[in-house]
Amino acid sequence: MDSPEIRKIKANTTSSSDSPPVQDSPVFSYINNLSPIQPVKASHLAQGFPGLNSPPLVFTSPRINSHRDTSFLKRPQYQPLSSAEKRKTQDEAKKFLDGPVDPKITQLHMRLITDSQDCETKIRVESQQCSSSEGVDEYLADPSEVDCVDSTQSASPCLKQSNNVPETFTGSKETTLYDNKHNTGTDLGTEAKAPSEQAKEDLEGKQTFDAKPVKIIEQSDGELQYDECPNIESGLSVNNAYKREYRQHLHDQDRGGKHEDDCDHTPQSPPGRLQIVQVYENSAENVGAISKGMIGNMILHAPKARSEQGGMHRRCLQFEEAPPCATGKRDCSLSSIQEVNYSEPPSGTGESKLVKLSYADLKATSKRQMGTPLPPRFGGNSPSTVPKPSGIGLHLNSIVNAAPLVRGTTRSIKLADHYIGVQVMKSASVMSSHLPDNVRCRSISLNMVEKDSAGPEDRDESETSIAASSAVPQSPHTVVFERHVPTHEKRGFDAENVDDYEECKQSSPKKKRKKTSSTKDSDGTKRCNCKKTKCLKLYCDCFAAGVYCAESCACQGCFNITDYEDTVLETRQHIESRNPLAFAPKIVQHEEEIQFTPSSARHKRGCNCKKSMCLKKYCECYQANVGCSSGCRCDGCKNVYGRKGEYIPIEHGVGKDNVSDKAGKERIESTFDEKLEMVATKKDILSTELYDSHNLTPLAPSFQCSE
DNA sequence: GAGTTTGAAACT
DNA sequence: CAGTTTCAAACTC
Repeated sequence: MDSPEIRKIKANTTSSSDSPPVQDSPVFSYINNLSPIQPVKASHLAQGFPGLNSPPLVFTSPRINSHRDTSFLKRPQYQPLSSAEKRKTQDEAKKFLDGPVDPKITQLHMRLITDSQDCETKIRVESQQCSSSEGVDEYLADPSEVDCVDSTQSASPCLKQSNNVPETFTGSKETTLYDNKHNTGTDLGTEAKAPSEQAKEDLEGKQTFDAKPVKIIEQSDGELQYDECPNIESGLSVNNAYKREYRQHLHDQDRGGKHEDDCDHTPQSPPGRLQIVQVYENSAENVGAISKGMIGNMILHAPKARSEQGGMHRRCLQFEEAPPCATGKRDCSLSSIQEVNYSEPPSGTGESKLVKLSYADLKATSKRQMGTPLPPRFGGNSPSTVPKPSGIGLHLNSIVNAAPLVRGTTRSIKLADHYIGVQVMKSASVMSSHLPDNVRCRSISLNMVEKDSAGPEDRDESETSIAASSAVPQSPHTVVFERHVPTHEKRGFDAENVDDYEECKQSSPKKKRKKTSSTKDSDGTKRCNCKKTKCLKLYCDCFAAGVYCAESCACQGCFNITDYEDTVLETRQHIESRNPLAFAPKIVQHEEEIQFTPSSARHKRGCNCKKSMCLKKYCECYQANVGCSSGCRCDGCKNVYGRKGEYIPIEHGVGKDNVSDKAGKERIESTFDEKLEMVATKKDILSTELYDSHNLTPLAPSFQCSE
């Protein structure tokens, strides 16, 4: 009664790691005899894909072959180096934190972040695979490419850990959300008993909040098992090395014109997002190959393989993501994770799922997708400040219209994932090829949500992430570090540029863009030149402005980068603990005089100039183009924007007729300056507004209304 | 580009 | 809170 495939699957699910290889099993031999299909190798993963309609392609996928290809596994050039060094540098950063920060915790946290991106990466890979013109079936048939949770082929370090407990995985089937929901008689769902949704919620809730990564395993009897990934640190330590190695591998192969078989299928699988980078380059055609027919295939053949991925999918999304920037100066901003709760379409079970997304990521993504520079501000207390997601759930339901999915898309969620992934990549293909891979990947998450709700029928390439991010509620009390430099200006994250973390760290300022006399980029964003503070003190303009250092910064030993997001945030908190207004906007504007804008703006703390007479940029007031105020302690103030204690609103200042005396002339001059400044400032404001409207980002904190 | 000046930030 | 030191930007040559 069972088809050979089913039997094969069953054989797989009942085998244990202690058992002889599946290939040696009687069942497998039997299957081999029956089927003309030559399995490349009896990967349990392939077995995890029981689709009766699976084309032979499934079994002959070169991907599977490549999976076995360990030619690029030599990791000589990368070695333990990166993680060790990173740890070291992180320790260094800790020295800058005299606050009550537990270095261990931080370090672990960072590693967790690093790990999470691997997992998330995998998710993206699966999306990418869907878009591949190779066909969905192949992809589906080779879950190893995406299955972070696989017990024997795990690419994720934490999952590798799980190999230490093979019993846990043996004979078990890892569950996914959609797995149970979309079980049909044609897939493995008939074999897997759907556990109670509540049980899943419980377990996954644990995943969500536990520090340790966990995996949910559905035993063959339908029972859920919760398993922690032990010793995640060790696994993570080497992971970055793998990443870079793999990136190099991709790069090398890329140059050789090979794409299809690049995907990592090895146990030391490098991050899939690297693969996605690669695919992006061809995404246009890949996407073009996607048709509803293919989607249909996905429906038909997305059984267990997908379900196994799904568990990881979810798990990975629950991690904070902090993709390691090969350059050290990461291109993406991420402060933390937004927990996203999106509901299944009406056609589904109604179960609500939790996915964690980084709002900053989303925002960054949207900005990139807009093809406009990312504003460097994280906003201080700006009203437009993006909130630092602190575990507050972001209900995408409130963002997206819950358009019903068409009946028949029974696997809507997962299918949508695929489809969305494709769409996103298509969008991404239009974007700059220099977009960091992690950003592209993140956009999948976002688009996934929105497009999910949009339904498969009317999905388009709209940049939904923009709407989503713009819809995120913002808190004026939270601050978030954002990326500093426009994506296109930063070093790309393509495979060509991925393996230069060390280089970046070690590069001298000379290697960076030649420093000019100005501390601003051509686009007006600040850049620093810190040498001793590692950009973790207010001496650093970038840090003080609440932005990550840019690629164009000439700082040395910079920690003000997304790689050290935690360090940055901790340092920031420490500074704020001493001075809550340390990151508050320095320039405030009196509300009642806002119509006269520039002239009414003042430096909040005032300056303390002694020699410059507030006529040079040493003076913070002057530098901010605002006049000095009574709060200033300057000596001999001659601030052209307004001297201390003599601020007079423009319209009250002078008239044509009262310029008879010297004071009046001086005032006129002063007012003229102010008017000039006002014009200039209005222009700046306008440009800022435009900038923000394009990028949906916070305004610069340097010019805000006071409370 | 090197050296100096300056004032904010950090420290004591 | 005041004095001192450190720091990086601004400035000068």
